[in-house]
Amino acid sequence: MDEKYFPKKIEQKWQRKWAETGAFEAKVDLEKPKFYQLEMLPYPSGNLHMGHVRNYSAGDAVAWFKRLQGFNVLHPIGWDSFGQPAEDAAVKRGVNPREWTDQNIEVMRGQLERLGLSYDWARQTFAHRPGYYKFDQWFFLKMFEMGMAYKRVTKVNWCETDQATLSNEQASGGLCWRCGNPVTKKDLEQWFLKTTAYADQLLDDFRQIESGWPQNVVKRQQDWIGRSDGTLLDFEVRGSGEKIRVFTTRVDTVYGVNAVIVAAEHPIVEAKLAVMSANVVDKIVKIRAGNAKPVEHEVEVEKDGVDTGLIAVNPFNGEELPVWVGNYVMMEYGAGAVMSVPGHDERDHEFAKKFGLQIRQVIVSATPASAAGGQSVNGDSNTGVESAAPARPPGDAGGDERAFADYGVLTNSGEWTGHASEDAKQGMTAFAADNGFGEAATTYRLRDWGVSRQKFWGAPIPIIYCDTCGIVPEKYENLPVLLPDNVPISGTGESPLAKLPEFVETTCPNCGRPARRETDTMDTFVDSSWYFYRYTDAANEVLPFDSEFAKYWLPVDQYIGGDDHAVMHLIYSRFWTKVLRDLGMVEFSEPFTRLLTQGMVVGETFFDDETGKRVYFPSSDVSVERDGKGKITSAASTNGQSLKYAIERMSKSKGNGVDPDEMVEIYGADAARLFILFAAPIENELVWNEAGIDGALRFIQRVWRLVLKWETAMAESPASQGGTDPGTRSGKLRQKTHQTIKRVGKSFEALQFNTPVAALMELSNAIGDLGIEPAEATAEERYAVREAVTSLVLMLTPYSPHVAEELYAVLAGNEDGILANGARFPVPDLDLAAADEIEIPVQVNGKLRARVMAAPGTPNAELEVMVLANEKVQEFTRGREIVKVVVIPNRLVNIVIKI
RNA sequence: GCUGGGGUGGCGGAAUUGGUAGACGCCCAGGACUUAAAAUCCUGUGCCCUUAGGGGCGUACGGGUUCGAUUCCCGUCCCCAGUACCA
Repeated sequence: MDEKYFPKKIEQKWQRKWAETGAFEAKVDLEKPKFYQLEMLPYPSGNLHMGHVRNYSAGDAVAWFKRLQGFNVLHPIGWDSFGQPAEDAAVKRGVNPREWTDQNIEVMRGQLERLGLSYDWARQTFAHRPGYYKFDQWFFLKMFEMGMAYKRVTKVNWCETDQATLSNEQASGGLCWRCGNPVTKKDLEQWFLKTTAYADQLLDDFRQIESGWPQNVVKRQQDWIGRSDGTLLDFEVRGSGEKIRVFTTRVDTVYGVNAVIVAAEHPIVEAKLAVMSANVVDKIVKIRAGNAKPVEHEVEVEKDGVDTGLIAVNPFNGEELPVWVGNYVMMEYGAGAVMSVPGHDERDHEFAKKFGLQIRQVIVSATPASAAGGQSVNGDSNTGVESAAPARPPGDAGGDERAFADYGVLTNSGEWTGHASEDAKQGMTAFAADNGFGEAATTYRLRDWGVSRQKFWGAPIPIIYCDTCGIVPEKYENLPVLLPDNVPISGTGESPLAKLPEFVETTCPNCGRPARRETDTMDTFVDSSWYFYRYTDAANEVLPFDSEFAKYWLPVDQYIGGDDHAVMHLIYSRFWTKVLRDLGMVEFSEPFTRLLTQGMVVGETFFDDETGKRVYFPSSDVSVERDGKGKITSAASTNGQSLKYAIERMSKSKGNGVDPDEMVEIYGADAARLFILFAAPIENELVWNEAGIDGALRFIQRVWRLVLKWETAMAESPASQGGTDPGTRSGKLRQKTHQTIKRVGKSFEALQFNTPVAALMELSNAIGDLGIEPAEATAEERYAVREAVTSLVLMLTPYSPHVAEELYAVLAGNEDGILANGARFPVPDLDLAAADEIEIPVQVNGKLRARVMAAPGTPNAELEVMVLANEKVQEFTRGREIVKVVVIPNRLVNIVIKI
């Protein structure tokens, strides 16, 4: 072997070997357990960024680990290649989106290959190619047949900057997921996929996978779906026979209603505009206008409203109530109207205060002492100190206090007085249903998925409009509806395809008469909702995939990606899978058994204080001062210009990016990958710092030199057992080896990538610490070193596969590496790993005072005697009364003395 | 505001879930090798006191439970993420 480690040379060598032998091409093999490792596929933006490197390094580590454990691993990759950046490039630079995309893919594939990621390239998918989007259309037709795809006019989220429609998920927080700008509402006719049909399943099926998903993602999806169980109630509008239906989760507070508040867009408002005064109408128009404005993030909109003059009747007690329009009531949720209970709802309380409406209390706390503040009180019963607050007089919810929103006991509620909230909710709902003015109901925050996009670079929606037949689906045999190649793209928000008569004009598949094609394309999230199925059967021209392949490979065993997709891609994919199941194409309900969300890679970004321009760091000269926490307190360029700084997601455009190619060029892919996994726990944010990567490279070089040093001696080592006595050098090393194997395996199963590296470094240090020259080593020692080094190299494979292959070839004495030799991940010998003498710390009154050596399993009594006889211990116990001795077997001894 | 997750050396981070806090790495300092440098190797490295042996203090802060608390409980402060009137 070479004296020196040349990353580039061996990385190229093994990359070539893997490609030539098709090392990572997966084949169905019913004899072997399968493992489907998946990472979120990249958008071909033009360059890989460090976030990709982190994501794919982690995925590759899992793939290798499972591969070395004997699993039949499927580890595919593809391109999420439809979407707006290609279209933006077309508008800005006049390039052809398809050519732009294909070029980017070529560049990025090269980058992935140079990282040596073990992908099955034969299964590569491209969302923008007809062979793929044909099946987006195929699925759309299936969903149309199922009634899962439908069209309606509605207010949609509109991003002015991108000139694009957004789904609710993509407009989460009132901001566009791509550009981060506020979103407005716009009336548009749109195709929807009925995600709400699966709302309950999307919630309940978490039971099947919850243990394998980050709780944060589960929580976010649950919140997003937002199921709430409550009651629909009808309030009659006096003198009209019409009813206003409200939704409430707190029907138990119905005796505290002071008004019915409806959305400005509510039909009853529209119907009664004529009978309202000009002032009121004016106000309503203003509120409507306010509702349509973009939502300012983090700014609470002030409550506004107006009394319509209408009177509604509380169906429970016949009380007459004013009907108000309120800007905080949304037409899109529940019934578009609420019963206002200011005593027990924070928003109603605020509204009532502002407009001087009556506030009445109908619920009191079930624990008497806590009623006063109108807030739930966690009385600290341990202290015994209790300030008994005076109970509020019934009927008065108090002036300045907040609403009491907790459950409690009903008061001032007619025959329901004295019931607990929970019981009253059930009873009152049943009562309403029996008397025909209400029913139990469940509402969701989740809305159907709007998939129409007035964009060019996406899959055309395969629908035809015929004056005679109406909406007609394209025939399956006519798929794909091809995306034309030369479309003028203006970027102004209309559908580019509409300007192309040869695309638009067609004939009706039903009656054959002239008809028009749908000119909108599908949301790119459609492509990514099912791509992982396509990988199992990527060349299929008839079906999206053959169910037999899906049955073998799916569900995905481990999925890795960023948590920015927690409520977009990950909800859509789960929805898609449920549709597939109902189509009979798969037999399970959840696509991803385990999910790992890796943290962002961020970098320090600097801005010129005057111009606001970004300054490149660390390559340009920026000097910084840091506080005790390592946070930058001030920064300046070398010419003395002071700089502002921020920590931002790494990217080229932000000037804090590191080019993966450059990094591979300098350090090699193996060191880069090792470092990115070692630097921080995978789920943490990673602040990029060049210094650490040297350490990774140094470690690889140390392992290299270790193999080099022991090469000959190891080749001459006996094939059979070495020593097992940890008292000897060889036995001690063997113990360390097996302890390390145990630790590393365990960590990998738990998806911890940073701690195994530490373990491997310890093992490597242990070999170095032997303090013997290979030439002098006994046969047993040679055996122990060989075992240690071989294990080390194998365990390094998931991080740094090229150098591991190369070193293993040296150890094996042939040209083949790990894969070709059929090597496996080492298995620990637990007997060897167990220590036969352990160090027991001895405490006196909880303070560490001594350590004694003892065999594991030494009886407590024996240990106690031994410890008390210890000279060091006696210094502390001499002349004192020993109260007791606590012995934790194999762990620790604590002597309690009287002071 | 609400919900969730956190707060450990100069830095990234360990710690078998109640049992030796700070593994491993980075940074830094000293030494060896070298004509010199780089590379490599060795040593030190939580803070304070001490000539040494050693001692004291330390896991955001204040309490509590326990023989023993980074870990459990109560309270306070701070940070990060999600969310934005969802009735």
